Amino acid sequence: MKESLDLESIARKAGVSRSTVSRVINDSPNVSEQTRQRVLAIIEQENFHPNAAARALVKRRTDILGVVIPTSSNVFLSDNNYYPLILAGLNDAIRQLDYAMLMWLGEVTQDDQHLMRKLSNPHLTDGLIFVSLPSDHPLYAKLGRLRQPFVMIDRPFTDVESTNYVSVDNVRAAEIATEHLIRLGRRRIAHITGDMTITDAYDRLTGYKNALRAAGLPVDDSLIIESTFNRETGYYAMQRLLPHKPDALFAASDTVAAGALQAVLEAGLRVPDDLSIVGFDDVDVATQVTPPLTTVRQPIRAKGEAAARLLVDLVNHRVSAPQHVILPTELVIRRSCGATATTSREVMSAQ
Amino acid sequence: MKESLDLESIARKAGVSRSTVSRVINDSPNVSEQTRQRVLAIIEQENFHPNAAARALVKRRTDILGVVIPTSSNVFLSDNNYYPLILAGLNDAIRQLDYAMLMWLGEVTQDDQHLMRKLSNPHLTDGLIFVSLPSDHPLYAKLGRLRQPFVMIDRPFTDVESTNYVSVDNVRAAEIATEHLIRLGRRRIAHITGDMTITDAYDRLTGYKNALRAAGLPVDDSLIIESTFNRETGYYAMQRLLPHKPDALFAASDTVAAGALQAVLEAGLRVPDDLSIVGFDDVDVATQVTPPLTTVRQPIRAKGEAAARLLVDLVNHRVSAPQHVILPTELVIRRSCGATATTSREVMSAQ
DNA sequence: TTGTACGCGTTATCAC
DNA sequence: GTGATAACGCGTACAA
Repeated sequence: MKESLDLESIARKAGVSRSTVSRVINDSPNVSEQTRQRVLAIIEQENFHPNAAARALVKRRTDILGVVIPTSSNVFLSDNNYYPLILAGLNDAIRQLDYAMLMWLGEVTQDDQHLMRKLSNPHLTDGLIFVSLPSDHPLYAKLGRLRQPFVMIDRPFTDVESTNYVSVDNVRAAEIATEHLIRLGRRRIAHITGDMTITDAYDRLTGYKNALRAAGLPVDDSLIIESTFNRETGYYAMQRLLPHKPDALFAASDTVAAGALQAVLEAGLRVPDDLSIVGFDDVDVATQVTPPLTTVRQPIRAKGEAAARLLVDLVNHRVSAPQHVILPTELVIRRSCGATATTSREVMSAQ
Repeated sequence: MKESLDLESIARKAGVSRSTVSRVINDSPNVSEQTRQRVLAIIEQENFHPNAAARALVKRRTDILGVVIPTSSNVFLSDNNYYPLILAGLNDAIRQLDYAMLMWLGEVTQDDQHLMRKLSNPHLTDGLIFVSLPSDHPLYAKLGRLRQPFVMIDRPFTDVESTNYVSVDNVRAAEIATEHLIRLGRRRIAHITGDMTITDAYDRLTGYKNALRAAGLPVDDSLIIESTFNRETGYYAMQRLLPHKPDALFAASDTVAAGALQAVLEAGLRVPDDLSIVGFDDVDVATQVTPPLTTVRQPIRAKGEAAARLLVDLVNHRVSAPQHVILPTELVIRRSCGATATTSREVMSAQ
């Protein structure tokens, strides 16, 4: 590990001034081609890297975006590839826009003041992206004091209008999923929710109720069970649901649906004959279970990409806050709902 | 977004000098309790954050560790939670050690000089962690010129002795898995490898062959198929294997095993009656398939944690390179191999 | 215990 | 086209 070089030493070796080297590095047009080549050669030969800190100090930019995924490890690590997909989308866009990505994963407790300060340090990142920030999260209260622009993935609980966010129309998507079950003749449609501190879960429940009411069906509380977006809770939720004889299930996510499906099959019932199932997300698990799940596909990766692009636009004042981006969803018909293949696809696009 | 504050302005408001504020921030003991409290109050009130760039410039440290996962999105996103688990381990340790984590995800092509330079910029991160860096990766050649300490997760292909890495003893673990199948009376044991540009795959193949030879069994090339650590290729590999009538399979990962299992069942064979299966990793999918997989459990999350700790020790010169950390593995017996439950567990620990 | 002064490596604003 | 020079905000001797 040789001692690190600086512009000055490169300049000396190239027989020019520090400023010229700086110009070369920053692709300034005001450098003769000959000088440029000479300087570039030395930079390569010496394996020189400009000091990011010094640059950030004067430019007042780090070219780093912070990504906060405050989800408990359980959810992040479950058989659900929702978060990896979000991450991939964020990563692709961030890289393409020539930024770097600083990641803050896992739960942050109120007491962890140290981490909280670090995370919100406006000199470390140019902007922040929050993925599924629950309403009861300690960071939620701090949002107002944040000294840097931020974008949320998923609709926020409060200050909806004034906050930048990227999401899908969960209410409408859930309506469509539920309407689909109703149209198949189902009358006792159950719903297993996701984590209700996340708006996605809240909105899907709303959509489910809307659809029932619109069809003149009763909203039966014994057919609604709260869960937490994972397979295991989906399994147990369904076990509690079965005594109430549902003939269909709309699950808040595919993972939940997969758990529920297992419970149904273990109870000796047939899917879709005795009970139809519709999930949400269209992640891997949807096609890995038998029968494969009819589900609401949402563009997960695109949500990440859109959030990153929006944040960069905000950072560079190309757009002004607040901005709301709503991406389209699509009902994908597979075997778990019992619809014929000819109905193969119902498309919805919101916004 | 108010204009940002600096030490000076805080100092003025507190009626002290800039250095005193700096001392308070850095927990220097040479500050009277009274002054400290007054300064802290103002910092809180003004929502002041020290400028990370200025600090990094003078301390010559960013307190940021870089994590490079050059895996193609396919593998990162598959139903395999190997990478999320590694990530969680890294994240936990890095956070606990009070560093931040800069993530570089996905493939980096040779031509992407810009990204390559950024990634290896020693002023952006204090050290680097490479997760499963394939031998044919463009970064591999650059490792020697790197101006910052780095740790690899998984044994490197070359310069093994001089490189810092964290891994398990894949050779021995694969031997144990294969020996287990031999002990169960299997004689035509097939192997589906992982991506052979990753040493894990290479070493597991070696261990498989070792065990066969030690038992006096032939190494039959028609029973060995190369794959890429995912479900789909496992499925197709098994389809090609079946005509050769194997009576057992040792798969390089649980995901591969899950794909192979599906192919076996679809061919009308029974597992473990007609064919025993042993996987590797012990990730979620191992217990989600039927029958659940006998597999070599490796401490994935702990690998991440160990790598982060090692890197921090290297950065702070608490240990000197090269360092090799080998974590223990364990054969977990489930139903896919046909062993009785009483054999329930064979433990191995390497190093 | 507190304050002063210098340097960290870069970009930007001038001159030439 | 090129070179000098003043910030940028902080840590840290050193002095008081």
